[in-house]
Amino acid sequence: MDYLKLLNDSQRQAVEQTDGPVMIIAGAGSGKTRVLTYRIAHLINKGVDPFNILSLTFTNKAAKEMRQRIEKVVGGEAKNIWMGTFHSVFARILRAEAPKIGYPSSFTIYDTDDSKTLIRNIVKEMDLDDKLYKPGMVLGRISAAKNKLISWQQYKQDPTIQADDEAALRPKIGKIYETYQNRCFKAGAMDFDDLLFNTNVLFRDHIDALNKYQHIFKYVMVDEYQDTNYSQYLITRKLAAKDRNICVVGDDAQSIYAFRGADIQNILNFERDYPELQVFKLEQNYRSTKNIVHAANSVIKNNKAQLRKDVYTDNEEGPLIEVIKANSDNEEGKLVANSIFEEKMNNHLSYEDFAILYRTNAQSRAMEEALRRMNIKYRIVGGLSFYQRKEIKDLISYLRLTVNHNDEQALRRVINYPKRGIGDTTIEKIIVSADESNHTIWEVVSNAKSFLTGRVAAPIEDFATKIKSFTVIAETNDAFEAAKHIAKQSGIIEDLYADKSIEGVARYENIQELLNGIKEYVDDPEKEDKSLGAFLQDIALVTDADTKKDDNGEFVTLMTIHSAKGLEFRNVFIVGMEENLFPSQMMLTSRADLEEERRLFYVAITRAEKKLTLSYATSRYQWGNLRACEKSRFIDEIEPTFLNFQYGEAASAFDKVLKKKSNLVAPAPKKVSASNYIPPTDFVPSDTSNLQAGMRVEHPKFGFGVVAKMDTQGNSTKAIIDFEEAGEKTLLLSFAKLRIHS
DNA sequence: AGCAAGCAATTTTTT
DNA sequence: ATTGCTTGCT
Repeated sequence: MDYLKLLNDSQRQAVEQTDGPVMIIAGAGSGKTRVLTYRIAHLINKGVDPFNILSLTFTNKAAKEMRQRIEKVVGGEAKNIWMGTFHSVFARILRAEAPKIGYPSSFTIYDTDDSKTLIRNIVKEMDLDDKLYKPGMVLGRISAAKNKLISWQQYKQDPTIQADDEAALRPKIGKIYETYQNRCFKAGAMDFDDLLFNTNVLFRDHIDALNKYQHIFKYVMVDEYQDTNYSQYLITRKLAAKDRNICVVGDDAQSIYAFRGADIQNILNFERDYPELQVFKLEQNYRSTKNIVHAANSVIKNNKAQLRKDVYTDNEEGPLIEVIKANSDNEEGKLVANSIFEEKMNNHLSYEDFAILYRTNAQSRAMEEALRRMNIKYRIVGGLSFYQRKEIKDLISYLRLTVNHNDEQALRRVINYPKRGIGDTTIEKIIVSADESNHTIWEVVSNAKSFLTGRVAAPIEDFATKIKSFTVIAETNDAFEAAKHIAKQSGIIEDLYADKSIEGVARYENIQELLNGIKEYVDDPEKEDKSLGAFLQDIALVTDADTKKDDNGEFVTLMTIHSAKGLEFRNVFIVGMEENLFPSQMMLTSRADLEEERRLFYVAITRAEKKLTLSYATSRYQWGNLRACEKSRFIDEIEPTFLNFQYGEAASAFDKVLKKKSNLVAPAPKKVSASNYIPPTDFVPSDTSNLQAGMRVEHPKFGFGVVAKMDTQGNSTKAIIDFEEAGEKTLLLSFAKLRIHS
């Protein structure tokens, strides 16, 4: 196969420049994946051993697809390439090297839920205000620090960080970070960020290990380079230091993960690190129509952050971009579903050609309802994944505990599930004993009689014995046999089987599905290690976006814009084009945030091949009550010549119907609640530091009210407010959004 | 210790 | 609207 003939000039140059540092700036739809795959194939054809190639992608799915495409060119050898996400590749390496840095090889990977629960526990144990130290927020701070390779020791010493935390009235975050890290270490657990952080530690403190992997990875490639963080940047720099054969591919216009620590600076660092760098620009878009490409360009032009390319296309002009206006989120769903149906019929398309993209997962519900009503089949990517369901997490926790007895989060979860009479008080006692006697929690649990008095000790030891017996089984059996045994002997199967409710049956079926999944894993000839430990590591890093569904039939795809990155669809609908939703309210505080939001919009637009539709609603339900909405500024940033506004007759007809309906029903709501109040869209909270009793205020949810009393305790100030409609509420000033009207 | 009812918070995006 | 958490009762 002569793949070089399938490439344009700049693409081919990028493929043929196999040695030395290379940066490929790839505009949206410019054939980036094609270049990457052929470049790797080219390396192999030139005689490079696939075992010496490391290719880092953003998702597991991207890795899988790329491997398949390379296989088509070079054959089975492609299996030997080191390919995967940063997290999965370095988890694999850490698994081999963990003892060097003091972790067991069987270390657990904590997911975000585990991390948050642990933080919640720590905050409680430290007697801190859980309103102030919210797990998500604290984890965010810790995560940001780790991505910059700031250890807890450095965190606590850094005056700037400390000043920031104190200014935010959260001075104890450093201490929480310390405790969190120690607890993870004792539990033999790493969170997502630790996988990268500890890889850096490994390469920093163990030159032999670094040398070994430098030697293995003679060629390093990084996709989506604009979305890497400092921690990732440093790993690649260290690995490539010896041979300097590193190739990164990225597009600054598509950087949408700054909130997670991604740093455009990495691109600049790259130029500095490798002065002999060769840069290739891919600027021709092969994916989209002229209208779509031009519209996207007109949007991104609004960003101050400078662009280095000029994306163009030779494709047809195509239809204009449709803009749909709806009166409510439900109507938006209806109009979109209708439009999909008509478009499919008129152009003889498949539902596979359509995607609905939204900013937040919560928006999927209205779309789903409308599609279901029209009998249009759909598939949701992302959202809560299979592995986040309670029953699945329960069984997984047993599996984790079997492999790693110190896994604190897993132990807490299942020590009393199914019920064995070990209550919260007892669990607290166990933790305290472990702390005081300097033993691990597992040591206390497995010798409960020497630590705890009374009859609580017996069931605890029984539990420990059971887990130990599971470990024996797991050591001599594959993951499937072990999991089957554990599911039965733990009592989970029995417990769920007893529940005959609809949800109970569904839970039971989910457990079966998990077991089937493990069976599939064990039967997969490409998986070398069939142990329970290997399986657990595999699933810890799998996202819902990666799990393949049984794709028998045609489905419309629904997902967030973030998960749509790297994908393309013939027809794309971007819904919820409203101020405070997209751009998100949280992103309006700084220019940098707004620009990231705009890049997100750019990514969304450029997913479309032939036709793009934008929609917005003038009102929308949020937290159970109605809010007024306003058209997104982003719509106005597209040059009007590319747009076709649809709200002529169709929408006004709906208006009439709605008005008529509301007159007929005269819906004076029965319950007088906060829901009558629709906040103005321009609501901006006032500075409340001087708030006093007697002042009149407005709250985005509760409406108007008068401050009855102020209550200051230590650092936190509460206001007791008498709302006209919602009644009396006590609000924490540091959080409440209030507008003062006096 | 275990359960049910009532209440508050939640929603930005993901490995 | 949903979910998990606290509270109070058995």
